[in-house]
Amino acid sequence: MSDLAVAPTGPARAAPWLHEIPASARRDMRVPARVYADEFLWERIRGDASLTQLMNVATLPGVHDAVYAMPDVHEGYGFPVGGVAAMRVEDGVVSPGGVGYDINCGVRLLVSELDRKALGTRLESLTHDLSRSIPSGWHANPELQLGPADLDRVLREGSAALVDRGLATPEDLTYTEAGGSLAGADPAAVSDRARSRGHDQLGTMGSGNHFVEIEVVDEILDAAAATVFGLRQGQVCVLIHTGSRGLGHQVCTDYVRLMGEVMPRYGITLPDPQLACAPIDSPEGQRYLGAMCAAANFAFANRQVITDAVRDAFGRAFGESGGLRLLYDVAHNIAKLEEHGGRKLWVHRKGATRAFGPTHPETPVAYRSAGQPVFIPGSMGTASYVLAGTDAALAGSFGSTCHGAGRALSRRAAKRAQSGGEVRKILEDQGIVVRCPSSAGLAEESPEAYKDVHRVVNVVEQAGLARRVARLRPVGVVKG
DNA sequence: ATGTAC
Repeated sequence: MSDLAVAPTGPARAAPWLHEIPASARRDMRVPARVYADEFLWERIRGDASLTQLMNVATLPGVHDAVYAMPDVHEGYGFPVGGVAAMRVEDGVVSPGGVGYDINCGVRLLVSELDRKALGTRLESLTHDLSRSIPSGWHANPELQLGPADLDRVLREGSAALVDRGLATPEDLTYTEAGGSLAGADPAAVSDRARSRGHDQLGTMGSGNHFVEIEVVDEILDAAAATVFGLRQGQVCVLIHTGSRGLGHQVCTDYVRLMGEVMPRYGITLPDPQLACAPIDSPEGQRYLGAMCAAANFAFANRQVITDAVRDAFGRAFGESGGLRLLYDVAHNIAKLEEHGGRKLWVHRKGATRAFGPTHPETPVAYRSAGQPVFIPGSMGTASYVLAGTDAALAGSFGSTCHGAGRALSRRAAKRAQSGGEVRKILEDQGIVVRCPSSAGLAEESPEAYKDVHRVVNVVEQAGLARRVARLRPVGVVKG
């Protein structure tokens, strides 16, 4: 797609960080495709498969206004990672590929009352304890095997199902997107195979780019917003990144297959079969949305059970839990029913984070003067960012921002570039404690395999899609 | 991302 010209009119002229492919660029596009990127990132994106994928998304029936790519965009299954598309409820479709295989992959940040100095010599043992007490990789959770009724409740209620078990507090729910509980969940739409893959995976981290990291607040970038979020320099935090594990993966597999089969019945033709979809108001569309919400609830609950394990580990290290408070939990792989410009839309965000501003009713009351918190994990061993959503993001990207640094090298290319042992040494030389049994996993997640998170975050800030609040620095890394 | 192939 390198032969495509950037549109000479519209936002592309007014804003150097926004590039527009007009709908007229291809016969099958219904709306323009807009990409947030600086010149450096745009030069890489404009010839990349992810841009073709974004233009493919712009052909979907009922797609509203425009489709967007964030500066961390890269190729995904059908729909690019870092993509946003809003589908009208009346005539739109829902596409499992537009949510991704890891339904409600997301990030939460726990904030302690401890200072870096209080960590002292306990960092090594605390990191080790986290790696022992949070199952990762292929491991199940031996302490939480859910029977059918218990699993049903988690699928229906998400984190709210955990309050009775003492694994969540009401305050945790307040500071989770959607209260950690999506109302549209339909446990009956989740297949037996998906249930059997998930029943022993609640409270497990998984592998790939999933992690639990001990962080220190390295720099405050917006003092007022940091105060609202309760963040101060030197403070110890824990960043948790995981999703719905095998359960969500199976839901995606099931519905990509089903929609691929029934699409001809609805007269839908696509440029890429990986974008398999069904009308929102069809039985298959409704069933997927019910299963997707159930898998999303499982993911909220998964991060909540891990939160309980982190609090226990801090308790063992410091005698009490260190006051670990949930700052916020936000999804970056999900479709949500939202109102934009008076219209009801199913907003697909895949590798994109909701970033509502101060005036949005879903922004927690305590954060109304700052905006909804957003967490941007950088590559392993580099910085992560706390951002605040803006009201301007509503018009600029259906209230969305980026989700991470974004892959620059494929997993295979990353393994060719560096060995796991080399990556481990680079991290340890920086004083970072690493617990990761998989050497190949370390190589795949090496900083070299990712774009520059600082550059990505600068783009979304310049574009007004989020404001930088604080930068975090990892001191303990736990991976699968 | 993922019992990395029903």
